[in-house]
Order: sequence, then structure tokens, then C-alpha cells
Amino acid sequence: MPELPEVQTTLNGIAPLITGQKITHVRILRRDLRFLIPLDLEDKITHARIVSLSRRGKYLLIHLEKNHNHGALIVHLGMSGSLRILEKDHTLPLQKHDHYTLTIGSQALRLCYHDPRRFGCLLFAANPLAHPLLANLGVEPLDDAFCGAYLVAKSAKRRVAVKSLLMNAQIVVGVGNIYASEALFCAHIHPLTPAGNISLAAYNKLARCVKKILKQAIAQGGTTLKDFVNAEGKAGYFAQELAVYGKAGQACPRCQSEIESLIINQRASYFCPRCQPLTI
DNA sequence: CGAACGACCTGCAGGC
DNA sequence: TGCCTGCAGGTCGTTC
Repeated sequence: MPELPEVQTTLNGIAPLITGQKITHVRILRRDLRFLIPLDLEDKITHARIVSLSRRGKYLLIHLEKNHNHGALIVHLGMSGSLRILEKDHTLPLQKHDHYTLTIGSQALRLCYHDPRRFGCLLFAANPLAHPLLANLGVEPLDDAFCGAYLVAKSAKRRVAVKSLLMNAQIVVGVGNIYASEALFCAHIHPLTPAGNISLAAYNKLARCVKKILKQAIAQGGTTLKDFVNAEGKAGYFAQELAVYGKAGQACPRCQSEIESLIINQRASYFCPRCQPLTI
């Protein structure tokens, strides 16, 4: 579910409410997420102060300080995860698939992690950017370093489908299955085009399209297809802006041709055969 | 090294 | 109604 815009939407929602406050209680109902939640996590973060929040790719980082020691919670939402705020007067019991809660401040609110498939993770690291999960990540798509020249350099002599390249987190982070299809449609590039065959001009356009699509999605609060909810438990609105994702058989919004789908790397891909001709 | 693919886990839609 | 299959926003590890 969550790609970069959904993670950013989550960050934007919770940061103003929890920054500067202390984690007063940690409750873990299930530790067996994608990685086991470390057994010493509660000890490490209880009574820590939340210094700030940041994002690296699809990882949400909650920076903490406790007894002059610094570190960060590394949160990943996997395919089906969400973090939401439970207000003090939220007396409903936790729901199925709520796996942990962090009580913030004087019981005023709790952060609650919900994840049916348990592909997400919760870890703690003194230096999160050096953690093995983060250390080898590629550039941020919204940074200036992500540009046509970068894509040309990274795709040299590579024949993978450009959609696979775009979804390779060692190249560029945050672009998942939805936004990869959308960006390629925006850039008029067929998803199966061998990555090494694409010109600088086309890659410049693709980089601009990735940024544009991601920024639009963030502005709309992310995409809700099934169950993504933001920190307030509300849906995102970018789904209504999607041009091709999930729309096989429907009319292309640009040329009215029928949108097609195919499987690339075991992931559904959507494109307009007329707007995105395959040029090998 | 790059590339393809199975694995992890649950829920849901669709076919019979 | 129930059973079965396939599919879902991610990404790591194994294999060729």
C-alpha cells in the first residue's frame, strides 16, 4: 500500500502532534512483523523524547533522545500498514491487526500501528541512516540528484524494463507499483522499454514526471485503494487522479485508447499502448 | 555483477 | 453458503 506519498502523508499528520513530547508507554501486542520487534525496544524508547521525524524512502524515522543518547525508531508500513493517532477520548478497544501503540505525553494520545499482513517493521537504531536496511538506498526522487543524467548513468548497459529500474530502491527510493505506472504514462514511456535504451531527453522527462506525480499525491494525502488511512484515520484522495493504474480496459484519459496491463517482475503494470509505444 | 523469482502474511473478490 | 484460486500498495534472500 504505502509508497512515498503515503509515508509522507503519515509523517505530516503525526509530526505536529508528537514532536517534542515523550514516549510514556510502549505496548506491543505482536512482535512478529517482517522482522521481530527487538525484545529490548521498550526499554530503549520508553521515556525518550521525540526530537523530530523524517523520512528516507518509505522508511519513517522517529528521532529520539534519552539520557543524552540519540537514536531513532525505524518504521516501515510494508504493504498494508498504517499509523494513526488515537485521541485520549478514543475508548474503543484496539482492533484486530493493531500490533503496537506508543503512548505520547501524559496519556493525551497514542500512536497505533495497524498492519494485517505484517510486512512492516519497527526497529531502533542509534544511527538509522547507517542501518543495513537504509545504508544502500538510492537517491530521493524529490532531490535534485534525481534527474535524467542520473538515470542515464544508472541504466548504462542494463536491459531491465524501465519500470523495474524505477522501482529499484537501490536506484531511487519511494516509487512503488502505483506511481511507477503513473510516472511512465506521464512521460510517454512504455514500461517494458529496456532501461539502457532510453535517451537523456526521455529520462529528463521521466524524472520530472516522477517528481510531479509524487508531489501531487502528497498534496492529495496519498492514494487510498483499499484501506490506506492517514494519521487521522482518513482516506487519501489521489486515487481519483490516477490515469492508468488499475484501469485496464478503460479509456486512456489522453487519447481514449484502451489501457492495457501486463505483468512485469510479478507486478501488475498499466499503460496506454498508443501514448506509450514500445521503442526498442 | 545483473536479473528473475519465491518467500513472508492476511483479506478479499470472483468462479464454481 | 462454502471452497478454491488469484491478487493486493514491499522488499529481502536465493538462484541462475
